[in-house]
Order: sequence, then C-alpha cells, then structure tokens
Amino acid sequence: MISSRYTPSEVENKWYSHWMDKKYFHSEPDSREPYSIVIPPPNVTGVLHMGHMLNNTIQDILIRKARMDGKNACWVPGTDHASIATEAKVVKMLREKGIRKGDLSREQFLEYAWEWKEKYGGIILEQLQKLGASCDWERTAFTMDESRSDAVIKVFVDLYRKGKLYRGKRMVNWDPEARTVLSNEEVIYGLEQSRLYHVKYRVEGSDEYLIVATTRPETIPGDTAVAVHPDDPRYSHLAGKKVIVPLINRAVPVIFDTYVDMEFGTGALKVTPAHDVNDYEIGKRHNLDTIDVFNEDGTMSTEAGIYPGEDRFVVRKKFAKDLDAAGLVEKTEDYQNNVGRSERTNSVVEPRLSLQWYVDMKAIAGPALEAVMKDEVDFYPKNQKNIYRHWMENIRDWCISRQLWWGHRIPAWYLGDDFFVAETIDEALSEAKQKYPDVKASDLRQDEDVLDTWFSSWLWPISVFHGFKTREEMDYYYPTSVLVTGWDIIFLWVARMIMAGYEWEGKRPFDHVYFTGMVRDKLRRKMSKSLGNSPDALQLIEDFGADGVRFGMMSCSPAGGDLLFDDKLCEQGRNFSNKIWNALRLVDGWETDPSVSPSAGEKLAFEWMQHKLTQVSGEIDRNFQEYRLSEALMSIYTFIWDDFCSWYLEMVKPAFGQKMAESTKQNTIEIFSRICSLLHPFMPFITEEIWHVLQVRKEGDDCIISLYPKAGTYDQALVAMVEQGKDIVSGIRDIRNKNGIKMKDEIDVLLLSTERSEKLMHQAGWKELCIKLGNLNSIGSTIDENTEGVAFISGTEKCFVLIQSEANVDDQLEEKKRELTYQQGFVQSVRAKLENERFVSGAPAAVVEKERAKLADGLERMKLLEEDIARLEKLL
RNA sequence: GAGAUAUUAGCUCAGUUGGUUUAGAGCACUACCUUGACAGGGUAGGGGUCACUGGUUCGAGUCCAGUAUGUCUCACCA
Repeated sequence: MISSRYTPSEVENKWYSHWMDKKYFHSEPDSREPYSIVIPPPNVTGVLHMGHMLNNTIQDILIRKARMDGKNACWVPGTDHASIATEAKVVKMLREKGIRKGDLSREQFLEYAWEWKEKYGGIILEQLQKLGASCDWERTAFTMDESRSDAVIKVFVDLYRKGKLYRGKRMVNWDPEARTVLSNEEVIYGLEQSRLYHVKYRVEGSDEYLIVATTRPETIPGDTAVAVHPDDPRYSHLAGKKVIVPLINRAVPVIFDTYVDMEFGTGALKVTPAHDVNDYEIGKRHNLDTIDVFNEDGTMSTEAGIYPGEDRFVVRKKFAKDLDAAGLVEKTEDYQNNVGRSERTNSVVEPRLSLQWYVDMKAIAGPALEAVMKDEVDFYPKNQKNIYRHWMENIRDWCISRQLWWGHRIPAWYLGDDFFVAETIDEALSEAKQKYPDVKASDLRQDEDVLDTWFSSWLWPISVFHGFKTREEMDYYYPTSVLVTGWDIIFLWVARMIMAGYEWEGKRPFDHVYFTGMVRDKLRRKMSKSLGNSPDALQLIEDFGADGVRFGMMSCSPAGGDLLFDDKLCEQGRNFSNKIWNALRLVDGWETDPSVSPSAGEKLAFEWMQHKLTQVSGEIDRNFQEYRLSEALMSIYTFIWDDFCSWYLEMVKPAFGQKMAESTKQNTIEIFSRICSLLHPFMPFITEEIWHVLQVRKEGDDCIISLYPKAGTYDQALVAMVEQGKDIVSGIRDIRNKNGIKMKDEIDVLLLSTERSEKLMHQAGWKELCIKLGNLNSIGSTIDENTEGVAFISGTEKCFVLIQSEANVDDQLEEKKRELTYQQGFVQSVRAKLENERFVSGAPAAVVEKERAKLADGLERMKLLEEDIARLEKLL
C-alpha cells in the first residue's frame, strides 16, 4: 500500500542518480535543434541561497521543457573564481592557521588557494543537484581552468593590440580592506550619518578666517587649495591670497572655480586632489599639487604628517579634537551624506590616484547597444532595455586590474618604465628584443596584478564552448538560447557578455535574456545575512522537498518581478505534491473487471479531459514563449487540482467496493501520464516517481524524456457542455448547503426546457455525470416555468431543485432581488451602447453582434429571475 | 538632481494591438463537512466605484496630460 503522504526524501536521490546513469543531461552536437544555456557561474566561495535557487530553478524548467520538446538541450554549469571574495576567504583561513599572507610568496599563497578551491569550490554545484538541476556535469567549467584562462589572456592581448585596452593613471575606487581597486559597479552608495565640521582657515597675513565645511577633517593634511565660486561676493577680496591649512601650517592658494556651489556650507571648498574625484579635476585645472595622505590600507601616510600609521576613522576623531582644542573649529553639525562602500568588504571606499589597466569601452559598446535596441538580443521584461541603453550611452572605461593574487595574472612584462604585452614571457621577450637587443628573460618583470573576475566571465558563453580554440561546439551551441540572470548584474555581466559576443564572434551570445527579480522576504526586504531573513536553502529542500520548494518559488515569481518569499509558498508546493500523490493512490487502488464495460459518462469524462488537456497545453505554450512561467505553472496547478482531481476522478471513480472497466483505468493512466509530462519541468522528482508507479515502463521510458504535450485544436463545444454540467452541479450543491440538505440525500432536478438544455440532456453521458456528482435521484426537463422547488440559473438555463425549501423565503427573495438588480444594471449598460447610433454604425460588426447576444442573455436572465421572484412573493 | 517604471480584492499578481456578459487567479477569510485517495483534505460563499483629477473615444482597468505615493537606474555637494 502506498503511504498517504508523499515523502520526497525517499525518491529524489533515486531519480537524480537514475537520470545521471542514463546520461540524460549530457549533450553532444548532433542533427537535432540545439537549445543551450550557460549557467551564471556562482562564486566558488558560494553556498546555495535563495537567489541561486530561483535562478537555477528557472533554467532547469526551461532546459527540461526544451529536452521534452525534442531539442538537444545543453545546460553548461560552472563556477566563477571570484577574485576578491575567494582571496579574502583564503586569507581568513590562513589567519586562523596562524599564517599571514604577507609571509607567503605568491606561489605559496596560490597553492593554498587552489587547495581551498578543490576542497570547497564544488559545494554549490552539489547543492544544485539537490534542487534537481539537470546540468551537463561533464561540461563543468571554471573561470580559472586552462581553457578559460587561455581565452582571458588571448583576449587581453588582442584588445591591447587593437588599441582598445590601455594603462593609465586615474582616480579609482580603492578598497582599503581588500587593498585593491574596485569598479564603479562594485561600489554601493548609501546615506549615512556623519558630521560636518566647519573649520577655520586663516588668511595669510591677516586675522581673517575663511570657514570651510568638511566631513573629512583627516584629509586636511592633503589640502593644496581652497576653492570658492568666482561670482561669490563674500570671497572676491581673496583673489591672489593664500590661506593657512589648519594645524599643518602650510600656505595654499585660494582659487576660483565654478564647480563650487555657493549655496552649500560656507561656499568655500577645501581641495584635496589626491582623495576626491572632483578635487582631482579641479586640481588638474589649477595645476595643484597632490598629497597622498593615506597608505593603501587606509592608515595615515608619512606624507600626511599626522598620526602616521593610524586608521583614517580614528584619525578623523583625533584630528577633529586637535582642531577644536586649537580653536579652529567654528561649529559642527549632524549631517547625512552619501557614502560609498565596497560591495565585497563593506569598507568605505577611498578615492585614490593610481596606475591601472583599462578597457576602452566606447570602442566596443556600439554593436552591443544596437543589438539590444533592435531586439536582436531580446530582453524579458522589456523595460530593462531603457536601463541598458542609458548605461551603454554613458559608458565609462572599465578598470580591469586588481591588486590581488587569486586570478588571471596580467600578461604584461615590464622593463624599467617600458612594458610589453604578450601571451607568454617568451613572446614578450622577443618583442622586447626588437627594441632592446640585449634584454634577457630575467630582466622582465611580470605585472603583479590580476584581472577583474568579470574580465573572464564576460567571455563565458564563448569560453565554455572553447570558442577561442575550436569551432565545433561553437558552431552548434552558439548563440545560446537564453540567459537567465538577475537584473542587478546587467552592467557587470550581461552588457559585457554582449559586447564580447560581438567583439569576437560578431554575433549575439544569447537570443533572449530573462531577468529574474530579487528574492525578498515578505516585508519586501532584500534577503541578507545581516538581517538574518534568508532561509537555509537546503533545509527548505529537506522540509518541503525539492519539488515543493521549486513550486513555491515559481508559483509567485512573475517574469522579472521580485519574489516575496515566504515558507508558506513551499508549504503550498508540498501540499500540491501530496494532492497529486493521493490521486495516484486512488488510481492505483482501482480494481478492474474485464466484464465491466465503460459507461457513457466515463467516456464523456475522458473525452473532456483530452480536449481540456489540449486547451491547457496551448495556454502553457503561450506562457512559455513569453517566459511567464508562474502563469504556466498555475494553469497546470488548476488543471490538476480542479479539473483532474476534483472533477474527472470523481466522475469515473467507481462506487465503494465496485470494480471498473479496464479501458477507463487505462485512459486514466494515460491522462495521468500526460499530466506528469506537463508538470515535469517544474516538479521533476514526483512526476518521475508517479510515472513509474502508474504502470510498469520499458527500459528508458522515463518521464524526463517523454514528449511534452502539444498545443492544438480541441472541441470547444464539448468542453463547454461539460463545464456547464459542472456549473449546474455547483449550483445544486450551493442549494444543498443553504437548505441544509446533506450530500448523501438524493434529490431530483429539472431543467427548464430550452434548445440549449435539450442539447445538454441529449449529450451521451452528460446526465449520468450530473447525477453522479450532484448525487441526484434524477435529472430531467420541464416546460413548467413555475415548477415548485428552489431555482437557480446557470448561464441562461433555469434549474429547479425539487425540495421544500427550509431557508427563509425573505432571504431567498433578497438574494434573487440582488441578482436582478445586477442584471438590470448590466442590461442597461449594454442597451445604452446599442441605442447609440455611433456605436452601432462605428464599431466592428462582430462587436455589435456580441453586444446583442449579451443583451439577449441578460434579458433572459432577468425574465427568469422575475418569474422566480413573483413565485416566491406568493409564498409570503 | 535627471530619467524610467509602477499604483487592480486583506496579501501577491494576471488582465496580450481599447469592446470576451459592469474585472480574474492563488493565498488569506467565512460557513458547513471527518470510517472509503487526500484535514497537508472536501463543498459552497463573501470580498474590488481598477490611486486621484481631467481629457480623447460610440466605448477606457487598457490611450493622453496632470497630481499623489512607491520602487528602480544613473549622477552626486564638500
């Protein structure tokens, strides 16, 4: 006997291993149409979180559906080396072992890092398997493995030779904790509480003070000017004067620059060209010195001259105190300002002048912008196009060097101030020799820095197919079918992949991009470690089953919209699993008898199910084309729960202890199997299990590779007849409820004879189904409009339930009158349209016809209601 | 500061070029129902002047303008 509860843990591992053994996930190029997806590679340091679950569930649904559609489905998995995150993790691990990074050589450090990667780097991929991800694991790629590394180096050299990559000194975002440069995209700005200090700068040779407002007194030692607006009358007398930098006692010029906002603070701005992007620009315009007051770890430098070696925030307080003690602070006030923090380390980003490598983005952005604007790369949802365009049109050069060891080392070799870019040291050497004939390999010093991680992941759709080496797989799988990713990395990753696609392949990397929303908690807060509002993904799978969790995520994630996650969603998924499971129990328990032949009702029920399934397949098909996966899932959900379980199974279910016709059971198994196929992409485990419990299958006849039910034409009239039968049964049940008549008491029902009702009655099996589901003694027709009993309307058909009503006549009257008022309002609005000359002459004929039908139906219902009201009033 | 986008039932969302019976779903809610697949269940029911104000149109949840509120992107003032 099958258990009354579905237990996912008993079947999930079994089927995942089976699929793996059968190599269903593996793909090789062949004559079929390809359908390929490259995974957004998670960080090797990552553990499965809700974002991954959502994102990968969607990819798995798409890939499983494509596989069942007969395409050659290939989902390439892999991980990303995540320079900063991984290096930080390894440094931390070493610290726990009592080893300092500074004590190791680069080679020694990398040895530890690789060791760490081998040990922990595959965790997230194993977790994806628990979710059911049908990736082609034989293709698992890593951004730092040989093939991917070769691609990175080739691309770097290629861009350099094409003049699209250069080395330059710029103001960069510096992360003092990771001691590396960050790109703009890796800096997160947020409002923070701080203090605004009004500091007195004495004008040289006078007792006058110029008040300057600053939030960063610790940078005062780096001041090389004070700027005011040229039109500011308060300061025009200071032309040509100098002011004394407080406590530092250095005289710096007062300069005039329109950048200064007269309204802000005191209208005077201290200029620190080494530590502020705008100040740097001002500095260039006025030929100011730059004094770097910080070390690379955010402590004060010796040039600063104050508190050398102490942290910038400690010094902020100390120095402010010193200023105050010297009477140089006019006042301080609380202030909110925008502070940039490192996405990775969360430390406050320090603008810093430094020499780095850049990609000239304007040189490669053009085709990538056009491709998206012309929908050659199609975005879902569409509104992401605007955001993309804005960024692409204002694109800035990409700083790609990082002061780390874990990553692809920059292929540039230095000789004094000169350098050579080449794929290998040998090539670099031979290039160097052309300029310096006596140079030896040992004279060349390779750049110490590595490349930004995104510089390898932007090649991902090409590099996973070895596109920089061979054509075979590229020609088959590229462009990939769809990219599924979060919109938060549209610039960091998506835009750059598109650029790389056009730069090296001259083609888009994917046909579609499906942007998923962010996973938030039910209060709309982003899931985060610090809030502790992120559920443990694996625990969820354990609690609700992978299918339950997948259902939970998908049932409520509109295309591109945020997912407001709640355990209850998974609970609903688990309950759904249980519902299907119990339908299986029911069907499995049916006993057949060869001497029993199927009734007309059973035949009608089966026909209805088949047509309905085709109808639902059409809806699913349309929804898939638009990536409306939630809607697709919901139509399957209602089809299974309502149509199949609540109606169909009740229609064909034999009476207690009775046996059924063999063909009815076989038909039910067939429908159930097709239901498994429909649902399989969303809930792969339970569907595979049921597929096999339903009946013994031949070797290799598995749900995962069954044919996905196709859209097609279906008999709408037949479906409508059964639907009306359902509606009438519901109406009867309502009257039972309201009049306290139990389900097991048999009652009689009459339909008022009309063309439509006679047609229903003559449909083979129709009456039988009504009798069975309504638990009726009989159902027939009458021409008596005033038949005694309780009446209701289904569509335009009047039905009489032949009972002595126990319900209050007043209540019944009130309900009928309310209904009549509604119908009157309806009829009036339709009539208003039809009485309007311009509508009748202006609107399309079909629309007018429709309105006429609406009017006729409305009038019919009014008539039926009025009759009923008159009858009830007589009873008063 | 600039731009985008949204506002439909208690909550989360559909509503596809304006006309599909004066708006649909899921969840939540209410009443009734437990020996016969399933209480992780069944049957039925209630609930919305489609943010607001105007406009276009024979006709507006759907198109246009403005207002309010929210969200996002980009840029940032010390």
